[in-house]
Amino acid sequence: MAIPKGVSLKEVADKAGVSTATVSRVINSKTVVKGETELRVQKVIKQLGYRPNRVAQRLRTTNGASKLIGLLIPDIQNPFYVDVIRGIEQYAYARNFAIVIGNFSQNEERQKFYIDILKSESVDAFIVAPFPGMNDYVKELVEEGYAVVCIDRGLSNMDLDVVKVDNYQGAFDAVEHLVKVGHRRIGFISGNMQIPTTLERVSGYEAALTKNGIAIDREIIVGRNSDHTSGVELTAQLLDLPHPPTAIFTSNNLLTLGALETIHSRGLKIPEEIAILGFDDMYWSTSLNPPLTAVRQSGFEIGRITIDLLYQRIMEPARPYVSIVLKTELMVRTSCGHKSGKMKSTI
Amino acid sequence: MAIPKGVSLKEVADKAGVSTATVSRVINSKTVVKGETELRVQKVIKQLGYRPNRVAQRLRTTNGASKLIGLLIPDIQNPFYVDVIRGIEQYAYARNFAIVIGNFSQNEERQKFYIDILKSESVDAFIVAPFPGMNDYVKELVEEGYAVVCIDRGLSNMDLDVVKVDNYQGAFDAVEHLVKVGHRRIGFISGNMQIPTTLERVSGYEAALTKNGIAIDREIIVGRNSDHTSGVELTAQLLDLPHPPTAIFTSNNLLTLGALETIHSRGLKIPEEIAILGFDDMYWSTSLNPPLTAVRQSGFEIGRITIDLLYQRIMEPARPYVSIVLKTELMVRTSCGHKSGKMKSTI
DNA sequence: CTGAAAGCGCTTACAG
DNA sequence: CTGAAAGCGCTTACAG
Repeated sequence: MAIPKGVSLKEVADKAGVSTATVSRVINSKTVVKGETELRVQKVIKQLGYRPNRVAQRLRTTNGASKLIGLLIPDIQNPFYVDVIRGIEQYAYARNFAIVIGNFSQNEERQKFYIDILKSESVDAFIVAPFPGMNDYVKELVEEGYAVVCIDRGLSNMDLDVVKVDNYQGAFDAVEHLVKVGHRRIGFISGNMQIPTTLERVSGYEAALTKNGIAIDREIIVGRNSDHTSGVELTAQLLDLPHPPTAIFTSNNLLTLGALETIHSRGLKIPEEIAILGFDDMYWSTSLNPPLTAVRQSGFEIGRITIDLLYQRIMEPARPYVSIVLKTELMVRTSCGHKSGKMKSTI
Repeated sequence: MAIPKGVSLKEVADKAGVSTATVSRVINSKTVVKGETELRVQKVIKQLGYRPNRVAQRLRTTNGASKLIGLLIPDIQNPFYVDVIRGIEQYAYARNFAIVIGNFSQNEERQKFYIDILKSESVDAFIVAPFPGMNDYVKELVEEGYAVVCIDRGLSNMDLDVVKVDNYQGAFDAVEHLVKVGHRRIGFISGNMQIPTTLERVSGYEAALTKNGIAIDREIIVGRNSDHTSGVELTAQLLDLPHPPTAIFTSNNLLTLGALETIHSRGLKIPEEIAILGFDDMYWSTSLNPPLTAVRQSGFEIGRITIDLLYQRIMEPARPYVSIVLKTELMVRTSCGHKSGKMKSTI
């Protein structure tokens, strides 16, 4: 299995009658090269179909020129993260960055494992949705000099560039909608309570209730993991209560899908017998029956902005940290009641 | 942004009082090292927390030791491929391979673009679902010495390791089921007809019809792209026919979701007014209303086997090519009629 | 069983 | 503006 290394810098240099240093210079175009020389080299590069070996470049450079980004995704089965990946990918490759991906399946050990591997791949940046318990580990990354941008949530132990959504407001709007449509007993399936994002959504939920004069009943706020199974089981638990909710607000995609499974398997009618509103919209929310009313956060946009931030961080390592908070959008369809249309969330 | 290169081989060698060659040997454990020496080196490695720099390793070696796999995914929004990715990832990292991913969004140019980038990343293997028109490009990869395994479909111009599913039989079983449940006018939304997988599914569809004495009506076999939008639009087209089908068989996930959108938006009852059966099962097929009857192909399993094949190919480049064809499973739920349970597809 | 040395394909001071 | 040379962190013949 002899994989050809392809045309090398040296071959280009020889053919163009210059030194490798010069060829390198025209490629990286940081230093000035005489127009005539440059043209000649460019021509040879084209002729030979030369493409720099990124591995060699990476080995040689120690700054942000390695052009490799490590992407740590909590759960690739969650359509929201798929959108984030798409956004990141599109804009990363456009900037000549490649992406190494690690899907850690909401598991702390695997997140560590991947970080270590990606380090030995000499990535020069990390994009990570930090898992509870990983605060110190991620902080270390920053201290070691990696560019890192957090998505979906930040770190509890330091400031950092983070791109997220206004979870509080998103949840608030959702619950207000439910109230407006007539519900007063609204269950909440919250997801993993260790994750800041979850807590923000809980706050939004509580605030909306309080504002509308509805008492908070801890019995109908249930949380375990942010996965499909939890959605299935916690919905059953809610429904089995002596005094069950008339509406359920689910804290993410996976939970929503799980909840729907339980609801349908019991033959309950949506929204007449039970209303449902989910955090996270999906491109196929309208393929559900009835179409799902959902809090939309644009993963694609988050991905785009993340690459932007990362790029700026690499270019100017000392720039102050920023936290970008995108607004959510409530997509009103028919799983909660009868109104239809969409309302922007307002802050 | 000075990213620390970490502890180097040299530092380990110095501290252990041996040459770098020896340390390298104990790491790669291909050649014999004296037990005592090995122990000493191991200890220092542990002490210093040494981890080999994979980039340097990659630059140096030219065979299958680069430990990097390029993964070319047609469409990461398709849950089937998400499962494939999960399978690949899990088993790749277990074998100490890292994955660079390129999601080319069913676009030929982007597939080429990614292949080129991944080459310059010195991957030693490619996993690819070849897009129509890419036959020669992929063949070249093989000729250049890369290990490549195809998923979902092979190449038309050469044999190769391929891991796929019995599409003919899967479609056949699906259509037979529809017939058994009472349908005789079954529409087919086929997806991209340039893709061999599509053609196999069309054959299965036609064979089942013919076997059951139903004439093939080209008017209700419609195909364009294998995406959501096509599903939405072609379903409308089918439904608008003077003599519309009573059942629709969709050729993949995305098409199914698109079809559902149209069906629900028209307020049609499933399965009474229109039955639907989809190729590709999803873990949330039971969250649909009614639960979807679907042809299940295990993406996760495909991923697992792919890594296996790749590994063997790297170890023994000259071994004969194999084509692994997995069976599908018809998951009978309630979107087609009243029977319930599941039947294995049989060949 | 082990070491000295070359080299993978680049980039980057250092001279000129 | 350009070249000669060192070196990134490894692995691998070649000797011994």
